[in-house]
Amino acid sequence: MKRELSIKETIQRGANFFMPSLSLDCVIFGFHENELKVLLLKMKNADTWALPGGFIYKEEDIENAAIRVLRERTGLHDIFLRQFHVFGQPSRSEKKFHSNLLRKDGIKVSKDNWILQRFITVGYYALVDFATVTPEPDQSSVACEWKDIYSIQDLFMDHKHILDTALYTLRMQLNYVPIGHKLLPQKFTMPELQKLYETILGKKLDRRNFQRRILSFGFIKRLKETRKGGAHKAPFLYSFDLKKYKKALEQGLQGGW
Amino acid sequence: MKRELSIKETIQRGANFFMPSLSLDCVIFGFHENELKVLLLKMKNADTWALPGGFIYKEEDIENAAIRVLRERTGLHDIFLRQFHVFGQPSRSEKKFHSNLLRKDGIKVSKDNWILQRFITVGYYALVDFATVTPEPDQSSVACEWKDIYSIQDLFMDHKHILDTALYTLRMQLNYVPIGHKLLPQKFTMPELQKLYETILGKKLDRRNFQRRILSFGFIKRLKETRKGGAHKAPFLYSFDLKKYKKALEQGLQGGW
DNA sequence: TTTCATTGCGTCGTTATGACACAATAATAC
DNA sequence: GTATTATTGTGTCATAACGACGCAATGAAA
Repeated sequence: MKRELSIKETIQRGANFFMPSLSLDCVIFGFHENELKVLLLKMKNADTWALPGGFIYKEEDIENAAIRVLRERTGLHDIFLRQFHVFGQPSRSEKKFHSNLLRKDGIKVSKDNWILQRFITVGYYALVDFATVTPEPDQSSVACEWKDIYSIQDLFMDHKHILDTALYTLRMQLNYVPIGHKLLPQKFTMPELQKLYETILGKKLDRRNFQRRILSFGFIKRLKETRKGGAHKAPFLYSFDLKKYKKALEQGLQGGW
Repeated sequence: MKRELSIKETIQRGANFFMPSLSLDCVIFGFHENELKVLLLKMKNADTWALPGGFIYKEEDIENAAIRVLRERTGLHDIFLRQFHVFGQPSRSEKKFHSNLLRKDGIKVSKDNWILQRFITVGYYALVDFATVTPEPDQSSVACEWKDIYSIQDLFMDHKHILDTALYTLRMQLNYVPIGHKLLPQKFTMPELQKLYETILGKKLDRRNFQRRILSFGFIKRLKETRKGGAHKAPFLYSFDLKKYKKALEQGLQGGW
């Protein structure tokens, strides 16, 4: 396992060990307090937030590079992730952007430095259990925080577009991807699961019909415990029957939402 | 518009105007005689077939590069295409492959030539009207032909894997993508449309229930003509109401298949 | 002990779905 | 020119799924 490189090292010698013109960005989804959240980095010397990203070593599988970035930002080793799109418009790489940021950081970059090339970026989205994540900024950022999906206005470069595309993809793949198991803790309540679906879909669902339908799939089992402490009636806890869940997702859950 | 380059030019000077380490491959779907087909190239000096592909100019949008490749292979200018995956395993670029092929073609390549780098390839799938396509081989191939999806065993490098991924993606996006309008001629019969769905899904559907459901969406209108010439009762012709079709696809067609 | 929002469990009418029957039709065989 | 045959157009029927809603049970707070 390689240690994280300093910015200076990356700028000066990156061309030697990174793939040229290629980067990746991660949209890391989490679910907390009934909100769908994304892990963002606050950039040094700029009033902008950005998606966690990185470069790919010359002999590294892109997927592994994504796993590496995910590990560095969240501390997690076993993460569900899916590549969802490549962003390849020439206009997305504005040289001014980077050289200005780096100058503010006291780093001089020559005009032909590899970091100022045109970059293609591969987008990955990840589904993680909010509670187990320890957000960790990288070398070029001063903070790493969860942000509510619906509160995000602008991001660095084309990252807002990347985020929107990730969300669109997630919606389209809803019936093929283990959102419930990956975004919720082991034990969860029915209202929590429903809220998760509602925030991803961006619309309200009927409480009773949702429960009937989700249970009819047969991969969710009710436990004998309830979640006490809420302000009202204690809801039952549920958990996934992972074998059945996986099998159902392979075919795709039947029906729309 | 740039003319197609010769192989020699590409090898010798490609590094000057192409993005390094980046290529694209196209899975071009067509529908003919009740079979879902893909456009393949038979490679020079090798008993293999490959997907049409190409490189990306340094200032070119990847999407445009895909459009360019599609135009060169099919003669079509207005094509529906979707980027579906990036293939980035280091093992997919085997140097032997290319240098052997090129040697057989009488072209010598030095060990550090850019064409022997590791390559990442962006996969696009396209939906085209079979009847309007004029298959055209490229510089490195001797033939360009339609092949039945279900008859394809092996392909060049990892192209079979790319093809399988495209097909999987198409299935998953079935309710969001205008397969009918793009793969069929303007006027088509109900059995033709049904066969299209059946071959993509890889399973049989009930004739009468299919018709009821597809018509209930409301974006297919029956014409007053029938398709004569078949061995039996002449079926009605239908065509799409494109406005309604587009609108329905934006939401995703409701229900599964 | 009462209040109140939430949860668990149901009902009811409508719509969608899967399985199937039967008549109409166009080319072909006789 | 008539019969044959495979295919298409239309409809039925029982069942399952779906959307909208009612109401009692619960647990914390008033």
